[in-house]
Amino acid sequence: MNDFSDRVLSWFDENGRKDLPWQKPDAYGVWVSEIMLQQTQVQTVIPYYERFMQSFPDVVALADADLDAVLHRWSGLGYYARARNLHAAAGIVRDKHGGAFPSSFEDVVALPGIGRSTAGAILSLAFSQRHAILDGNVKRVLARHGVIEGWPGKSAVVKQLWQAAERHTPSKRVGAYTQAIMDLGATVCTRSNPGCSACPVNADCQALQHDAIERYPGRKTKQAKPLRQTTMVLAVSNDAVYLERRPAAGIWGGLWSLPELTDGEAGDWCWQTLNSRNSGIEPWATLRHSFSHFDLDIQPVVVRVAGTSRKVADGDDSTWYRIDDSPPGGIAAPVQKLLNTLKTGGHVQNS
DNA sequence: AAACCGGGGGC
DNA sequence: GCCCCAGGTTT
Repeated sequence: MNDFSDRVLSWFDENGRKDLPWQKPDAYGVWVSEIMLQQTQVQTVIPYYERFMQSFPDVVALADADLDAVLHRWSGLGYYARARNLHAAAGIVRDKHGGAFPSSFEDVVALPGIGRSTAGAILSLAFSQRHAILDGNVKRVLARHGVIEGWPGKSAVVKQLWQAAERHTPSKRVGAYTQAIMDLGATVCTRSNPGCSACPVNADCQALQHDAIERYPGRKTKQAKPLRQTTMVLAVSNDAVYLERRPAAGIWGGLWSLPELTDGEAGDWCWQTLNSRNSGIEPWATLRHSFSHFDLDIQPVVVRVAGTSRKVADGDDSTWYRIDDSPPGGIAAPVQKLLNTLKTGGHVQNS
């Protein structure tokens, strides 16, 4: 029986893609592509990658660019935190590594946005150093082949997967192997309807032998989502609503939102925050918003602000937003919904 | 609608 | 070191 990596490499020589734009011994290009591929499929990434590399042909060009220009080039790929990390890391490479992408594992994994797997991918692909990788595709291949039980989010499970990854990683042709094992997971050992008959390691795939492919990798045991509650104030003065910018970190980071009331009541809030009396308080029906980890019940309360208190707001972090104007920035979906309701005047009142 | 995704960060 | 988070896409 051939070694695992030999079979994967032979399969790759026959079936793998070897002419992708980032498949060159250029660490910078490999890095950019790996970050893009963390979140997006190959076909989508290619045009973004080409444009990105034209705008920022090397790591110093990226470091010297304005973050806005980088985000603009990233626009459409989503997960903008990764573009911010890419830009920050480029600055570190320029300032701390003399503009040359580092080639030691410790230096690479220390860069923002690069963890163990991405560092392994870059170093094996660009520098032919023997490092294992463990992205979602590889996790699936290894969990099935070795019947590694449990959900890969659990540290005990991911530890076993890393051990298998290290064990299978060859010393020769390690860059080709990295590409090969990712391709295998992406095109053959797929989440649903895997092509086991075409798989180079089907002969000793434990899950296949037990006819239990669909059991691996293990799923997260889903638990009831917690329910949280908040009150959002729609402070209305003439045709404007008071908005606040949320802190950069956390939910809806940096987006504009309505002020939230954790305790106390809306009339006091109006007096304390806006130095204004109110001429009416009107609760609306609760609005439920679902996140991946919890549900949020929003209790909207409209507060009619008596007189004008415009001088209180209108800074970087708060503003009176005239509801017919274009918004001051990004607005979280449920907040937008409430603003639309306010604009059209229709709503269901609470009893 | 639910599963999935690598790294960051809080504890 | 463990667990959860954000903010998306794929199924």
